[in-house]
Amino acid sequence: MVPEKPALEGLEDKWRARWEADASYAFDRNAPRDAVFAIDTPPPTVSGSLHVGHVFSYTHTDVIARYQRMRGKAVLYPMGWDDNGLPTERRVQNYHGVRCDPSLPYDPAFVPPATPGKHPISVSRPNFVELCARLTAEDEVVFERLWRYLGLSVDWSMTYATIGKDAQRVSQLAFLRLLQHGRAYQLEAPTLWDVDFRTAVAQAELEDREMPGAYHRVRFARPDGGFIEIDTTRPELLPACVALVAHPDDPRYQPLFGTEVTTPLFNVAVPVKAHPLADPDKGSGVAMICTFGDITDVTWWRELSLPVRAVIQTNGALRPVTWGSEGWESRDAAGAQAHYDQLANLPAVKARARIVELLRESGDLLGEPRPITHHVKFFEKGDRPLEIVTSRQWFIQTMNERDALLARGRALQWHPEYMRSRFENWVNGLNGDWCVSRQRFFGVPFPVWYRVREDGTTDLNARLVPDEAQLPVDPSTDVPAGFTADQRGTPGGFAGDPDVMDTWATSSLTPFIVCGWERDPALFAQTFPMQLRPQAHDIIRTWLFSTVLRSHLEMDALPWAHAAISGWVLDPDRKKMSKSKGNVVTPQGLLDEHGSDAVRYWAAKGGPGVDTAFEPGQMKVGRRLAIKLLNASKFVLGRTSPIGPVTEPVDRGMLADLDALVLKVTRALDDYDYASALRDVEAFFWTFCDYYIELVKRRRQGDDTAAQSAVAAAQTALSVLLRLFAPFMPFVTEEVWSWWQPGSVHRAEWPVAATDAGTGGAAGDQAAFAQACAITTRIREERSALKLGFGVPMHAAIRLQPAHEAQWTRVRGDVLGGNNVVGADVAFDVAADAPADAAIVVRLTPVTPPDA
RNA sequence: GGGCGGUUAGCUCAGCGGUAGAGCACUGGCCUUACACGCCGGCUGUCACAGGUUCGAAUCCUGUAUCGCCCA
Repeated sequence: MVPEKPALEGLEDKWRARWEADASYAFDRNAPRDAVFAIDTPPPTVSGSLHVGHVFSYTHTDVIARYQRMRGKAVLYPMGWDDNGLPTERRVQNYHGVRCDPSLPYDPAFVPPATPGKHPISVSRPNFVELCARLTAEDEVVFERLWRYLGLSVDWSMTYATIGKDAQRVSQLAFLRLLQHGRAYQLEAPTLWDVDFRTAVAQAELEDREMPGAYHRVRFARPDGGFIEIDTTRPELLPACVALVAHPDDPRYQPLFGTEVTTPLFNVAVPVKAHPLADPDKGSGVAMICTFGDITDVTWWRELSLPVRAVIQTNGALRPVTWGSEGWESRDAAGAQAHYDQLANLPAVKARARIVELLRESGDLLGEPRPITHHVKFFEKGDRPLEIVTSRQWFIQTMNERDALLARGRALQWHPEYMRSRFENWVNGLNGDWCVSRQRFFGVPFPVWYRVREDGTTDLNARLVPDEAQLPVDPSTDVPAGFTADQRGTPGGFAGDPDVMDTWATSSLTPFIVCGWERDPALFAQTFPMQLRPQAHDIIRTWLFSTVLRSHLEMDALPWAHAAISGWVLDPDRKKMSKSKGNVVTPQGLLDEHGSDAVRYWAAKGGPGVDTAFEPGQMKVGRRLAIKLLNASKFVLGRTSPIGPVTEPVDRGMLADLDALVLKVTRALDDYDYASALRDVEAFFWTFCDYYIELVKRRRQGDDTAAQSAVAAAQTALSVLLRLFAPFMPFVTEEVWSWWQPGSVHRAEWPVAATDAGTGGAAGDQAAFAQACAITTRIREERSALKLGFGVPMHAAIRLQPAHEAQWTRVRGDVLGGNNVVGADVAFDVAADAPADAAIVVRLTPVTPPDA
């Protein structure tokens, strides 16, 4: 039933409710494996807010999902929430004004204040985790509502959360398997460390930031009474200096290799070493190696077998040191102590200022510090530069899998192809195994306990692990087999591993979580490996990489066949849209203003990998397109009988064009090129409206066979076009489909060329239709030149090439009728070699002069 | 410093070896019983620059500039 005045308003609410009630997007558990199309949806971080970039990239995935569903695939399209991890902790801290103190006991009566106070309230770890869980649950409701409003065809019954029970089970189980196979190990080692969050971080979470700094030239005493000068940006690490280093080929320092020099202030004897990583052009060409100022220090320390003298503590301040004790030998322990005591317990930046004064007083600082700008490594979520702190952490092997991972990257089909190089860059640049332990609270705990020795110390080599069937466990509350709860932390008892996993250690397992690994073997066999990983390019090094790694290690397989990489949404200044720049538009407001189909239209025009400008103008175009669909459909469906075979050349030509369109669009979507698919469908649709419909609308009013042909052709075309548009504009197409077809357009069969549009339309018909359109354009130009509206009947003098006479005869009626031309004199006297723009000549004269 | 991508109409982009395209914007006209949230016209370009390959280059190759991203 066609409404009198069709409108877009309310379609989102109407159809999302229907789709939910009908379980329109439920995954078919009985589908054979080769009919399954499984999508590894990116779980958005729920503690952040959704922004336009999300709407953009999730639309791309939904287009593919809807297309594959119409192709008859059983589409597994789940949604996940990434609630696990630091962003949530931070949000909870700010939202409630609390902070986690794991030493406190659980307070079952705790209620957070209505508004956060000035000073954070300390709460126990279980209380803190409770608050995290509660807040994320609220956020998830809002996210789901938005996704449904946008029209994502997700099977909401398969939703997961990265802090959820099953994600914890999978994370812990996969970890235990790695542990069994020696692929995960615990090691005391220098680790990248954020001093504010007080946790280890991984290489993938680093970012370089440009910072002001200064080179300080400091002199070290040589045994011969002379000095050697070094430049350093971190003079506060002087007490941690274990050697000097220069390039082996540097003639200036070759004589000193193998000798010892003495540090200023602390009088420590340190060797001068040679190493190719020392840059002769940087500063004086010789550097001090400290444990540890940066990653290069770690390399030097390891490769040159140097001792450790660590001064930076986990909170970023210099730790107290007793000079003269083992490892802290000095030629003047008392003097060293006197200097050092002025630095102990100061944060690095303050210690730097103080030591500069001390060096200046002692005469060991040469000249003044020279300001420079340099790149400093930060935790991507951090506020202060990373330090390197030696601590015991869990690692997953990656370095010895690099070649295998590169091969996996080559086997994966990337869209666009060039994104593969991001992956290869990253793998080639890896400099250590993946550190997966975090000294945080809201995450998946390591399923490990340790025996406590009789002296009360923890024996980290005496690990206790749960049975796989017990998972998930929380070692801070659960008890290992053979122990009782009251033995926790007591001599002869046990202690739980206090750390939680890197959030990527869980996210990297999304294919396992979604496909029911070790939970639902039938589902796993049916769906893993998956078909598609959609994601943005900024997390290739983290999410994509780590997922490939985990699947490689656990399943010896790629987790998916395809990776479709979305670009970013840029603001009009070509900058990435982000909250901090204050240029973010809220998605719900956008959807309310333009309508979901319109916003999806804009999003779908941004092709794979292409950064796309945020452009409301395109959304307005999309909205107009949706309205046009309503109106054109109303018109087509305004006459559905009498109906007969498609016999007329214009009808047959249009359907033959449509046939070609179906082929082209199908090929594009198979190749994940949804943007060009949409462009082609859209272009066809406008031609269909502005030429085809205009040409045949009067013929269609009759009841002869010519009219019946038009009625049939228009309906066929509408049916095909609605289905071609359906993945892009699910609401308006579903609305129109419901006017005249049973079931959902989203469960309808994708059009097949030569079947749906197939009238056997010959090339001759296509040429005839094209000719009719070309002549129509000429007539319209003439009419415009005369400034006379369509309502004024015209007489036409038309000249064509002789070869087009037969064609003209076939389209004559439609061309005249479709242009309100009531009579025509036609001559076929245009030269056969006339250029295209002169091949058709039209002159119009009003049948009734305008003045009369 | 290394890698990747972009540079086409005022704007957003398509085209990627055969006569420069679309939409928006701008502009002139039109009540045409689907749509005035519409329809019909029109204007707009040394395809970043310089070489090269080719009968022919926006398109392929080399280099330069410039913007962005990723990694050091």
